[in-house]
Amino acid sequence: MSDQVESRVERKERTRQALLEGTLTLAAERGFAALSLREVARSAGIVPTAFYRHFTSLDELGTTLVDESVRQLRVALRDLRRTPDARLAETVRFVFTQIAGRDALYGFLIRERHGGSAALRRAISIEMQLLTRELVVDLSRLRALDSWSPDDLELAADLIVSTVAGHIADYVAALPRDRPEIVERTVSQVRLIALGIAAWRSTP
Amino acid sequence: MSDQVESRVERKERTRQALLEGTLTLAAERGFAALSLREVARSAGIVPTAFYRHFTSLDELGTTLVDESVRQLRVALRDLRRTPDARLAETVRFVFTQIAGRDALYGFLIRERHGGSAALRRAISIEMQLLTRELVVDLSRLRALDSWSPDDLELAADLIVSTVAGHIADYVAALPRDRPEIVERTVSQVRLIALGIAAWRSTP
DNA sequence: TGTACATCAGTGAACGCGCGTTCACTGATGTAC
DNA sequence: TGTACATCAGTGAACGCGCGTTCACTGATGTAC
Repeated sequence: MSDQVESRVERKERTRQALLEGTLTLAAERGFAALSLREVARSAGIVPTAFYRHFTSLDELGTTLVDESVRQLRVALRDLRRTPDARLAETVRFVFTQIAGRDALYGFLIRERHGGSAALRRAISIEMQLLTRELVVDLSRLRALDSWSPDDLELAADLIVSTVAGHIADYVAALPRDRPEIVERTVSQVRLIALGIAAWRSTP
Repeated sequence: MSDQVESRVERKERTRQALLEGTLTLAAERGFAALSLREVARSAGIVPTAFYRHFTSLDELGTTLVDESVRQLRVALRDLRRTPDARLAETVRFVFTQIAGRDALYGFLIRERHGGSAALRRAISIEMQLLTRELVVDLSRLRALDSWSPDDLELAADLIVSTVAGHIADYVAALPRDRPEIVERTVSQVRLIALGIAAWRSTP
């Protein structure tokens, strides 16, 4: 029982994580906007007033969740990019494996993208633009797209990101047995888009 | 002043519409889940208890809004289908003109698609499946796709519907001056998908 | 190592407020004769 | 047309409840000497 000694800082961090986790669980059922500070505190096993030791408001907790989930995804994608010859299908499948263990976090992101407070919506929209821009860079490295204009690249990247994002929404809401089908459907659709990209040059 | 005489039925209908409109306006700011029965009643100029003369609960009002918005869109698309040679670009532009005057209604639909109560989510998801199925029928009439399997048709229809739906979300949230750009971007992306569809046959 | 003091995560009482829902009601509109 | 009665959308008081936030507090952990 070496962990019986726990510093004050460690305890505080544990409560903080309990607040974040509890919020994700509760928000999965009814949406973040419908939550109260009191029930979030209750879910973490603390009294309402102790909430203020960790966040100044529920909204601050919400933006923390957005930051954290996006940061995680971006780090994961950066790792993927180190594998230089990753094909599109692999990339898509990889994204879903990243999501698999973190349903609640990514579900939160998808839901609050349109449904949440103005502050949350803005935060998420900015992050998704950054993500698209990174994909633009990736696409521009492909030899086949050498001669594309930045606008065209951005168009294609945007389509891919929003297609994958849309299926993530279905994925986190689906039963485990339906999930592989969603992944394969996404792969097929991205492949369809890739074919369109290849054919794009021949039209004005 | 011929409308100074107004029947009891007409009055009731007017209040009902005020409740629906008020809910759309309020939900646009903070999401449907965050609304209270009392503020919705207030927005329609009635006392809270009079709300129950029109709906048994806020959730019932919500599903009414879903039904109504989807019904409108479907009627509009059916009209479009009567124009036999409509091209994809025209269809997409038409969908946006339908949405233009009804921001709040379609915004509600997009937001509650993932964010709302379980009942609302289910209602919207069913409607979107129906919409996709109608598009499958449309696509199957195209000579170029004659030999496609039902699964492939469904895949393509699903991709188109979710792409357009995603941009509707941006459209209703955008300032009027940014809207034409969103429409053209959607048209381009659907065109990209169409090119992919055309190329699909040549791959296994 | 022991003592005296500081820090601070979490407590619990209290507040005023808006909530959903009940209930008996009002009074204008509608209907039967 | 006039009268007597029925309907029913909207009213207003009342209820118990959970809310966010304030405040003074407790007591274990951490630090200085």
